[in-house]
Amino acid sequence: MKKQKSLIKAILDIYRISQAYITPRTSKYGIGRGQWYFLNKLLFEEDGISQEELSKEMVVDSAHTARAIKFLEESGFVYRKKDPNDARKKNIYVTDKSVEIRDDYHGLYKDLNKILVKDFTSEEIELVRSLLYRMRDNIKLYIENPIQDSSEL
Amino acid sequence: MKKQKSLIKAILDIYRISQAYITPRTSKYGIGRGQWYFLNKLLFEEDGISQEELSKEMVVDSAHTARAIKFLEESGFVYRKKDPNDARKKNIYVTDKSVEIRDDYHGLYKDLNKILVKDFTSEEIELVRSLLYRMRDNIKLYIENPIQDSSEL
DNA sequence: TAATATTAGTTGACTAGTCAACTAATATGT
DNA sequence: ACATATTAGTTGACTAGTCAACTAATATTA
Repeated sequence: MKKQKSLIKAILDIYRISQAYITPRTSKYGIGRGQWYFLNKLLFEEDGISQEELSKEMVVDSAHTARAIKFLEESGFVYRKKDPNDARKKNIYVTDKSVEIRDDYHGLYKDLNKILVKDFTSEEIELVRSLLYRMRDNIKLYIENPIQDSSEL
Repeated sequence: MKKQKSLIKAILDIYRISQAYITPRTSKYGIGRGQWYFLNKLLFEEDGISQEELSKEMVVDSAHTARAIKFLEESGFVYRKKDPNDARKKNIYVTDKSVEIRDDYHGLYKDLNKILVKDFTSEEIELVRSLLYRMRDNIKLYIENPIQDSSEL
């Protein structure tokens, strides 16, 4: 019996419980738990990027991105425009409808964040953020470079 | 445009990339990405618990647990036994087939863990573990006590 | 230029996970 | 005891997400 609680277990739990937090709060806009993070990315980080770039950023399969963006387009939250320099690419932009809910949407993330780091000092918040992104980069790098094997660990 | 990278984004990414790491490694046993964490729990933390307890521990819907355990049972990794004190409950136990793969299975998690915390000091590892479990407890408590509202944040 | 390889996106088939409705068993309150 | 409420588990219908096969466009190389 292993006593040490695993890091991946905590990640799994936070992921699922956070989904349960977010889903009812975005569903009032008709946005499901498979779409909210795309709109979040487009609203608060960058829009005008292609589906392929979006898939890489969100670390999801491009098939899922295609369907999620199609849904968001049909619901009027985003529109797609062919890239003038590359006819394969479809760049995605947020619509006025999305901009209208931006503040409310942003509040949702701030609230979730506050719940997650309840009773954390500001040092602890910055620490966990930096450690989490290091973990993310570590596993991402590993997956993208399958040359490595476990003997190198 | 928000510049501060969100905690939940890191969690989402680590979750998905870790799934991509684990899935091909458990599929050699015929175990899919929806089942490995149940077997992990049963092998290394506790077996003999009911599906309901398992669902709560894993923070997944009991319907998913029912199907995942049914699959693991049909594949010979676990068996279910009616609780002698409560005919509603079905307690789940690992089989010899599971015990046989235990070490290999454990190595998989140790390897994933090592990848995640590559270049971390042992202090950083313990720190992120403790901060993650505090985050988990915070969001879990919030979800389980819907009395609270965002004004209390 | 033509042949080939790579990239962006879509679709179909599949697994993962949720939600709601249900059955059966237990607990509770009278 | 009986009526009611709660708990454990199952099933059906649905959404989320992956993988493989495909089309079309671009890049590469001869």
